[in-house]
Amino acid sequence: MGRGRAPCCEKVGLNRGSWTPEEDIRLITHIRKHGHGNWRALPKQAGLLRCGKSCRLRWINYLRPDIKRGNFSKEEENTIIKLHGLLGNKWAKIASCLPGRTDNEIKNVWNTHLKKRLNNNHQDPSLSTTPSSSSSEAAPTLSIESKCSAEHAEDAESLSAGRIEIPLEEPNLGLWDLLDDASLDTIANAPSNAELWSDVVDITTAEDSQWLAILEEELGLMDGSGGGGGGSGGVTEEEVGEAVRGYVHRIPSSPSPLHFCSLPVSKFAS
DNA sequence: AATGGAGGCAACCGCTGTTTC
DNA sequence: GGAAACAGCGGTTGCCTCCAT
Repeated sequence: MGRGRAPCCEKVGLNRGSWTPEEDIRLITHIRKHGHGNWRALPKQAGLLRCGKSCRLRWINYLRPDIKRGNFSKEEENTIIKLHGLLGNKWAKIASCLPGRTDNEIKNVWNTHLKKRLNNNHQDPSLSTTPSSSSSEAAPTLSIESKCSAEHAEDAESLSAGRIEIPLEEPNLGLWDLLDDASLDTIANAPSNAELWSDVVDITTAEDSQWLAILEEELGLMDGSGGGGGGSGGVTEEEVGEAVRGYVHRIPSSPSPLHFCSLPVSKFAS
């Protein structure tokens, strides 16, 4: 509260703006290997000229393996509308009820699509669950804890009228919490968590390690102590490029289950 | 085909809440 | 108990793409 905080990082000499594919891969590789215990220290450890905040944001909103890309379904949009009616602009809370969606993404969708739609359809009672339909920014009247409890969800007419399916047993433990608290290895070793992910494809561990090796070599991440990595013997330049390109589309979160994560291919065009 | 405007999205900024010393 | 450090959240902005003219 009002304690003048030191800036999260030295702002001089740090990259800003859009992330490059190389930065993305550095970040992914580092988190994959070491997790993200300390965001502040991560950029230095990963060799990134970014502040920890920026790395965290990039990972949370874009690079995380369980991100669900693509358009929001009708059900997801309805869920957002209804939850926003209850929670207000608590994007993180809303996001915790929509596995695979980020608070930033939901916020963007709300501001660009749903708010307008609600304005247009404000007469439609099925979409106006907010107690203050005239001002969507009004503070909610229910407590956060109660909003995500099964008890209140069942009681709330606005929710029961819809088809919101939210894991309610542990309102404060969402998918995000799982990911934040557990190391990637822990996640990888928890088969049940894999069920949370959709659009999962399998590749072999050999492939997994192969492209990782390629990436490391490509980016000069090999420190030598790792045994010099399988080297690119027999791997053509084209194949390396394809591996790097493919990596971003199927970011491995574990040795077995992989999740699609779409990074604009155009970024690799150059 | 070129240009301007609108919309969408990724990223940054500043504040708050929590944890640690 | 207080201060500092850190992570997280929400608001805002700027850039890029698409579409209409």
